[in-house]
Amino acid sequence: MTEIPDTYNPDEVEPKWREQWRETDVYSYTGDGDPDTEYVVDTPPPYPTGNLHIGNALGWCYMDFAARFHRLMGEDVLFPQGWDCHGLPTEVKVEENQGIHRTDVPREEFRELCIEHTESQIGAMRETMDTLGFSIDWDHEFRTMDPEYWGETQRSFVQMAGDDYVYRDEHPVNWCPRCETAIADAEVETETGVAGTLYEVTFPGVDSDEGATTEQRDIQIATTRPELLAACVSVAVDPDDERYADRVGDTFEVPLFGQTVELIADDEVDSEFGTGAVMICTFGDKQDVDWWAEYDLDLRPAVSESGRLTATADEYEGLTLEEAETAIVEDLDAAGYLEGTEPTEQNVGQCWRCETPIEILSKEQWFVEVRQEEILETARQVEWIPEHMYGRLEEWTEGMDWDWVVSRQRVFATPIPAWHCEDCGHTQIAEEDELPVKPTETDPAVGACPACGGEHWRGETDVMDTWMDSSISPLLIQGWPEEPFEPATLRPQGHDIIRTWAFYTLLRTAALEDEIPWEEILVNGMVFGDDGNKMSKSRNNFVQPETVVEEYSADAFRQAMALGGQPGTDIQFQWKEVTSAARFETKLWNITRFTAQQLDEEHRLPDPAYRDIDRWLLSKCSRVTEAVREDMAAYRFDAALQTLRDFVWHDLADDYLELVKGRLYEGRPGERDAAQQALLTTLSAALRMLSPFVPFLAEEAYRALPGTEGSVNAADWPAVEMVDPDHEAAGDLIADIASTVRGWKSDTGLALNAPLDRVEVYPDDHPDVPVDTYDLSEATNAPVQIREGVPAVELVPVSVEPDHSVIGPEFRNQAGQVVAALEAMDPDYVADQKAVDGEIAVDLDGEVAVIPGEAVEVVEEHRAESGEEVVVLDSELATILVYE
RNA sequence: GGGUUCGUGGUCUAGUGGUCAUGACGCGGCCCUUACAAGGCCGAGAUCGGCGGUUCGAACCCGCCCGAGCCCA
Repeated sequence: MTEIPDTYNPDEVEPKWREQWRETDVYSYTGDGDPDTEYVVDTPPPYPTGNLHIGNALGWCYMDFAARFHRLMGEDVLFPQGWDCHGLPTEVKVEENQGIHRTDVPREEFRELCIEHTESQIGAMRETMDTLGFSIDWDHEFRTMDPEYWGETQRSFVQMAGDDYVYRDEHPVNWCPRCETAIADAEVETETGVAGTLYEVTFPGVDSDEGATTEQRDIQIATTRPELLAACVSVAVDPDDERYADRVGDTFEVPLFGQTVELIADDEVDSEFGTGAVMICTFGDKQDVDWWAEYDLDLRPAVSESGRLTATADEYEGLTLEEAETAIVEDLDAAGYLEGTEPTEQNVGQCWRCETPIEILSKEQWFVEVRQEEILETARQVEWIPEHMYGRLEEWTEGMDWDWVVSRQRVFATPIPAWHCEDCGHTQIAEEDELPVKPTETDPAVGACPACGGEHWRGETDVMDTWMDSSISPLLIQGWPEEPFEPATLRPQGHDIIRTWAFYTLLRTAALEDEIPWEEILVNGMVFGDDGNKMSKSRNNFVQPETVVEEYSADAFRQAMALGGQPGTDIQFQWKEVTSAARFETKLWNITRFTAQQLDEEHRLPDPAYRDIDRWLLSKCSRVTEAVREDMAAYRFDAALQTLRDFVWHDLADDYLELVKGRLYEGRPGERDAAQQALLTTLSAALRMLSPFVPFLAEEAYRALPGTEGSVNAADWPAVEMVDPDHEAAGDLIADIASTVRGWKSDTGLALNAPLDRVEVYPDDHPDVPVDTYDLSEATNAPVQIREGVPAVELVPVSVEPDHSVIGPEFRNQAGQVVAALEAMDPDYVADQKAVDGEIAVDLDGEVAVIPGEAVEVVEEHRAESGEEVVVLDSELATILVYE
């Protein structure tokens, strides 16, 4: 007998194991095996916001389920954790906290402040990850702000520059005026339906026919952005627009600013919008950029880096765009150029970090070439789960029209390792062996300028897009560049960053290693609130993982995440799933407690004399083991956990335990041993298989169970060793009878252990092995006899059930008629025909159809003959006669 | 507007052609039976979004419509 606590208390158990696991190396990756047995997770490095939200937690649960499963399978699992430290939000936070602007202090000092701030944020998130039981190998932690990391980011930049992926050019780029930096297409979010005003503005004609009237010479353009008039370089109309058919080539004067622009015709103009004439500015939007390039228009940069008008705008210089709009509209009106206004809705590109509307500025920037075919080619070799997520990437990739602008005009990021020669303008990129390098602090190793021999270097102040850091994570976690690169096994991530993290990683691995970054990518969905809406504080449906742990347990939270739906779909957080998970924990604990109490180690036999129900349990367990293994390997965590819960609750607890209690309490030693052995084998297997989902409870229970050794984390996936269909069939019958009799006792108000005179069982189909009634007798507290033939009670055919899968293919389009006719017949008569002729003749409007007997099942009910003291129970698999 | 995913008892969810559609939570009833009342047993509750088609047979395949989410314009 082993004594273990009555109740399971996660508040004590979970912290205990968390503590202990930290001290042992249970999750450590050895990295010395062969690649075939390695399982490498390319974990997302989150931005250190200080808070791991529930959406993150879902992703990490999936990773942890997979990592723990593959460890049980004996694989060498690498589950690292990184932090994507660089970037604007931290700079902003530091500016806020310190009450400074980043230019107020030296560059390096500002970086230091950012590092300090980031470290405190990481601590809080690590805490949550530990609380939730994620089996992260903290020896493989990385932070993109560490020189060991960003030095490699620089190396990747240098190598890609060597392969002509990197270039420097002046090109229009998306620009966030608040962040004062270039941003990539992927960092622009489109806000739809923004209220705005459409202004109709007259552009006076310049040199058209002398005789024409003012109305004929002028043109009315429609614009939502009058503040960009200074940047206007052309006016465009639809070539099919009859209103302007003979005016293409005319020239006009831009009001207030005076530059002369020409009318061009282009298919892209929407003649339905406004007046059908639009002004082209450098630059209002991407369309302007296309036209500017296509028609070789002038460049009139009217917007500054901080979002104010430039000297191009004459007297309006220095106004913000908003101020300029008001002032210019007023002046247009005063001068008689404003023809009218109307409200309109527009789509506005915004910076994804700060939601400021972006501008398009032409600036000299660093770019990485996007080789679309190479990226798609690589992406196609990866297994996408779910498959359709590849479509997202494909659509994004094919729609890319600008290269990736990788330079940012910020501070807290990986420095671009380059210098500019002050004498000749030559740009020098660093050599690999001088990395990591801060070009603002150090001169290049090359010495004098290779182009002109000059010795005056200006270090590049631009830094890299943070995706340049994170998109080499699969390389870095495996020791790149010293170690030869092997694709990681799994990339888990959210679908919101397919166009960024997944896209850039594919690009970079293809460019640097000509390889796929990972074999599989598992894209997790979003987590919605309990009410089906997106979680938000204002909706009051916001749930923090820690809250669930406090109220229930980490194990319950993990189960709820697993059962929320199949990976890849969005899931709704459900408190009811947490409730049922907590109940399962109680159940599992009680099963463990009961088992531990029944086990005594002295009487363990090498080859126990298993009874039918023992073999039944072991056979079921074997099949569950295989089914769950398949589900886990396919990332079907919902199905795996569901199968395990059903098996434990219904087969193991409801059926098996109830059947062997008699044997465990009072059986002969050999009989007890068999039950003990079957129980131990099964429970041990179940705990191991459940450990990816409920690691804390599994550990506590596994260690409490006599006959197990060490941590469940170090255990093996159960062996599938006893699939035995014959005994499973016998066991199914036994379980069915026991539960039917138990149900009947419950219904009639009898005590479950009430003795019965005897029970006779007439199975519908006899199992191929003799049915062992020992446990059944104990469970029903009655002698049980398995009988051949039909019971000595009245058997009444009540209905016929045609087998559609036989009748359908045979009678094709007559099948419906046949079935209808059969069901209309007297069941008694059908039963007779089937018994006598082995087939049934059916009348179909005068035509006779002959149906094979096996295609028709006659449903019969047993009715006790009057006056006889017998209860007849029709169970799923047998007819049971109970004599009280 | 384009693409994509989805619509199954009150709620959430499983189920990609073959007899009475899975489970959970909730609800109603009965039961303290020596692991478990944080439990057991039983029950009610679904025209599988709508219409049409393919098929002997459709929750499942096809088309259209309605509704929702996500991605992109």
